[in-house]
Amino acid sequence: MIGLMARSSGAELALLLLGGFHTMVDEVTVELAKRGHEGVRPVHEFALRAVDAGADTASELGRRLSVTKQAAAQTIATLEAFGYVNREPDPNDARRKRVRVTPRGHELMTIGGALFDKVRSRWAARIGPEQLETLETHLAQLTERRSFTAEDLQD
Amino acid sequence: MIGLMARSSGAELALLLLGGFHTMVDEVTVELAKRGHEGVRPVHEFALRAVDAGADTASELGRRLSVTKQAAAQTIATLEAFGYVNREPDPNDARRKRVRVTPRGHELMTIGGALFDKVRSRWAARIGPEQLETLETHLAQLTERRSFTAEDLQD
DNA sequence: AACAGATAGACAAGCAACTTGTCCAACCGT
DNA sequence: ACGGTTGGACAAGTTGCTTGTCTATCTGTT
Repeated sequence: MIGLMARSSGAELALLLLGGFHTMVDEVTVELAKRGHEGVRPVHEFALRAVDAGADTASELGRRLSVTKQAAAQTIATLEAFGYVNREPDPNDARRKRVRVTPRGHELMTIGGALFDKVRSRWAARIGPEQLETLETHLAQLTERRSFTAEDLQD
Repeated sequence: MIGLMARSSGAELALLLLGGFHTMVDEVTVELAKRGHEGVRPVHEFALRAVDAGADTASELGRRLSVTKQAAAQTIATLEAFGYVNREPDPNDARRKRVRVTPRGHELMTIGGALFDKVRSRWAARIGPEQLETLETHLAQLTERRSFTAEDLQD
């Protein structure tokens, strides 16, 4: 059966990883919309988190997310239009625009984080907290040289 | 430190999953290009596998990948242009076009599968074969009601 | 046999999130 | 003062999806 010959446990693993990701983000996205944050997509959530974690220029965000600085700038523009960040000139470097997370952006991250944590808690209840931590540890080991990309966060 | 307040272990888990996925597919995509399969993106590989596993119409592929039948049809058109599938009328249902994987498509899946398996083997060597199987079992449990989507396979 | 509803697919247009290309201003090291 | 690098703006293009609309075909019912 030629179909079976094409089976690949490696390809199936890739799909399991992707499925896991989308199981989480789809639920969070739907729920965020219900909580007054319509139109938020995974790339917004994760870009916002990266900004808040220190990637506060378009160039830096691009590096952090492994996309071009133009793509990062576009995401920042969208976040600004939504009211989640604002931009202001860097007093020490006139080339730069500093990106700041607004209170509304913090609200988004707080609600979003709680939603992600809720999904994670259900997963911990399902397979055991220690098993989940082991899964996370393993994934961290296996991906440790990779930065995450917004391109990967495509809806 | 407000940055730390926004930390979410659930959001970090989502990124670990995505990072794992892209660690695998990026390496496979690069290597496939070296082996004469340029321009192949993850959506192509996984759509081809779904066709080969039985989703041999655009409507069926759309269901299998959780995208619209139009999106599936566009992917099939791309696969056909690349020479990985061909389409022919269904003798029993004039509405339908049956999608067949070509020998070149089988070659892509064979090479791609081996590449995915190679990455998986390295991961097994890294964390232990039984640990990897446990990780896979857990992910399968946690995502079992979800079908994987080509939208998720965005490059 | 006729008909209504469902399904498959084609086509067009639009959207989101990226890319490349180009350009200019500002900074830094020599 | 100058050359190289960096940050960002802008435009245009690409990819992979979406929605909307339409037609042909199939199926079940009457």
